[in-house]
Amino acid sequence: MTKKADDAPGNIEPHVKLWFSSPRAEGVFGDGKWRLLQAIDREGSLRAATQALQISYRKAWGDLRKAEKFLGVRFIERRRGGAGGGEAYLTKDGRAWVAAYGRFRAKVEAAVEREFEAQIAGLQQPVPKETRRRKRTAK
Amino acid sequence: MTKKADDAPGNIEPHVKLWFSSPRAEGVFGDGKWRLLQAIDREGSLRAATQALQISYRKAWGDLRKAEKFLGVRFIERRRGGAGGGEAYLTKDGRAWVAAYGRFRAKVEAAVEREFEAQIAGLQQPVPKETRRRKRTAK
DNA sequence: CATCGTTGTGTTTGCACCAACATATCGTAT
DNA sequence: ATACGATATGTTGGTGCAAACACAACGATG
Repeated sequence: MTKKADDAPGNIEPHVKLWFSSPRAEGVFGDGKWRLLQAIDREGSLRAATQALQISYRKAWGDLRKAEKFLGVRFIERRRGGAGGGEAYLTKDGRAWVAAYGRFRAKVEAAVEREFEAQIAGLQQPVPKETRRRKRTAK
Repeated sequence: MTKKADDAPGNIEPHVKLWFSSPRAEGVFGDGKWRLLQAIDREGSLRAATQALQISYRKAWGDLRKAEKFLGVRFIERRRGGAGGGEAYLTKDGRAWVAAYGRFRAKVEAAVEREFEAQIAGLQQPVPKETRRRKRTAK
């Protein structure tokens, strides 16, 4: 129940975005692709994953292709046609990357929270002693 | 002289983007504003700072306004007119934020490097054998 | 062998963001 | 009192990326 002045000028929170780049391409892996792979693992198909994540199939497909191309890793195995029209599931490498990136991200996020408290939180005005902008004037 | 296969599909490096948000606005502070404040401190004016950083004055001005508004902090003191047309310099609060954010950023970046080595670097493929794309029945 | 749902891929539309432009205001120095 | 250079702010145009749209290929299964 944190219920402490939510509209004050202070009360900010840190955010972090992480991604990897190869010398030949920016953003070959990151939060988006990580979440996508997890969703594929859960849902059993790329299409279902994109629907679950509310992102466009077109982009997700392109992202995967890019990641696999520039990392030289096959993340998912795909099958067209067949029962259900097709499917997609994580390879062993895919699972390894998901797990490793999850650990990486968790550690970094922990550092963000910790250092935010240590370095930034102290700057927040404790009590801005009421905005001194007595602007008055009727009507 | 690190000369170890620079065009291989591996050899990726981590990137991080950090920013703070208030409940009422996204991105009220981050690397961009941090660099801007430093530049203002160095250059002595907002205009000179934007020229040094190669960013548009318009955007920098809007960014500063947004940050000061939603954080409730006065980062820079400005003076219009006068000798040289005007000037801008960091307030005490401004300097405190620059320093604190610098420490915050350095710590997080160190964690990124460390955890990248610990969690991700080991996944790199030695040689994934060239993408084999057999041309299909062309026309 | 027709159907169905998914993978795979090209094309177009929309939108968010930023650079660029335009102008007003300000205050000291001359 | 004029000029100058910087702050302050509205407006517009271009650009890149992502959503939306469209459609071909595939292959188990009935």
